[in-house]
Amino acid sequence: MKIYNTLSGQKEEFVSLTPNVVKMYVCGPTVYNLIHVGNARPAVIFDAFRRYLEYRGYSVIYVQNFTDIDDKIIKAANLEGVDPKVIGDRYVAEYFKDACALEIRPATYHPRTTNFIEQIKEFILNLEKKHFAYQRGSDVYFDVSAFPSYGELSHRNPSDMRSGVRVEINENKDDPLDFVLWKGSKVGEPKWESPWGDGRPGWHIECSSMSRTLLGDSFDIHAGGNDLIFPHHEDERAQTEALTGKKWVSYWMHNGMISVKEEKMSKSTGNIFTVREALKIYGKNAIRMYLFSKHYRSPIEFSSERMEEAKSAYSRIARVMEEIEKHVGNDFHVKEDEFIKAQRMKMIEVLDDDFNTPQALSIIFDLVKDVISTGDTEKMKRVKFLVDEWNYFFGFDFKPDRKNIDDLVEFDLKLRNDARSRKDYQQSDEIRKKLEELGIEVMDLTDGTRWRWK
RNA sequence: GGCGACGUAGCCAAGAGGUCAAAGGCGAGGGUCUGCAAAAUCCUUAUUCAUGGGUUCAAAUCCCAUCGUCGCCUCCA
Repeated sequence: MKIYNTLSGQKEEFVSLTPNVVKMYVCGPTVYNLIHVGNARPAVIFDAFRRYLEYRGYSVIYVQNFTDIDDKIIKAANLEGVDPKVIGDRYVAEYFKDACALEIRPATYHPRTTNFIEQIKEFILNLEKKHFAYQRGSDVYFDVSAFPSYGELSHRNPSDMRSGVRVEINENKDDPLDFVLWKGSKVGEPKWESPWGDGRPGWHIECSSMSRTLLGDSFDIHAGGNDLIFPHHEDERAQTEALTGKKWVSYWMHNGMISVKEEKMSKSTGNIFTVREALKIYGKNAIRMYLFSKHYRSPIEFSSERMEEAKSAYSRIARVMEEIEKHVGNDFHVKEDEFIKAQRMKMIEVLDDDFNTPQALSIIFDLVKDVISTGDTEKMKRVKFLVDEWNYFFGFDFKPDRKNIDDLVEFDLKLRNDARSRKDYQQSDEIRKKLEELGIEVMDLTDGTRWRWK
């Protein structure tokens, strides 16, 4: 299997640190409001990739964090006059609602920053001992100059960055590239006791500390949006490798951004489309199809045209799957013949190549193309078998949406009552009998007709 | 200004030296089917891969330049 590694800038053969086990850390959302479609991309893609790894025989330890202490959370809390924890708890819960609706599987661990304060403090303390950190007032900073390979991940040159650096507001730092590990508390902010005075963790330290606690000093894959490469991941890497002296992450995977009208979808620009809205309008299958239909590293445009297109593409597969089920049912055995092996090999070949989901989808479209019209039930079974097998990582739901069943029953009852008013009791009784067969009990009361499930 | 990515049919999108006169999806047009509609199905829709040079027996794929778009350099998935 090959994975594009941001660190080397090329595709590399994937070899896990421990045979058959993959340890993976994905940067999760800062919980101060509902997640948007841009946030959903890494969540869906890397969860699907993790499932693919499982499909390929790995057991995967998957960590996705929540940043539940940060300026925006504090701001939101102050605005509402509640404790930041209330905001964090609320939006963690909301996140799970969206993730679940998107068919994203929960991670093995979902650590939250505020539960790791002790580990974070210890981390910083050890950096200080090793002279990678210095204190200014109640703040503690990481000394970038002490870490020679700083800039390697984001392919930047520290001295270039210093010369092009924007006006630095913080006079405390020795070097504009240095970043904060621990922030001294200000009035009205949540704080924790520490050797440097009351304060809270800086942004980058949490991922280092939590991943180290849960996955160890070194692990296989670190993933997130490519807007995190610098400074977030660069800084995480610096502080972690400075502390342990070991190579931290083997493979860095970064997804491309989602844009709206040629501008990045971002909470700060405000051009966001929440997952909740998207779910309501297009449904989870269309969203997943949309995300899989372009390679995860490329930027992707979000628009109603794209979403409708994805929805149509999804429906094409779903319809065929439904049709096959009508022909051959659900309960059948398929012999693993050459056809199945060949198709499976094709699928593995493209997904093993840096998770090429667009190509993977084209294999399904090819399979689905004319199975029904040929009337070949053996072929239908094999196609369904394969698509179901691959659905382990695609996570589509091919079951038709039956939410409108109430309306459907009401409509049947209307037809029946039309028949009754014509005194066409043969017709009306036939409808009632059919509904009864389907488990629906019809009752003609003096004030109208009612129905209920038997 | 620095760094990086990208530019493939009406639209979306794979392909990364020969098997490419370039997958797949959406859309559009035509045929079959059909009481009508939908679905399904068949056919058509890039002699060409932003532009200009170069390397090579061979380039959409490698190199250089130009134009254009996006991202990062500040919080961001």
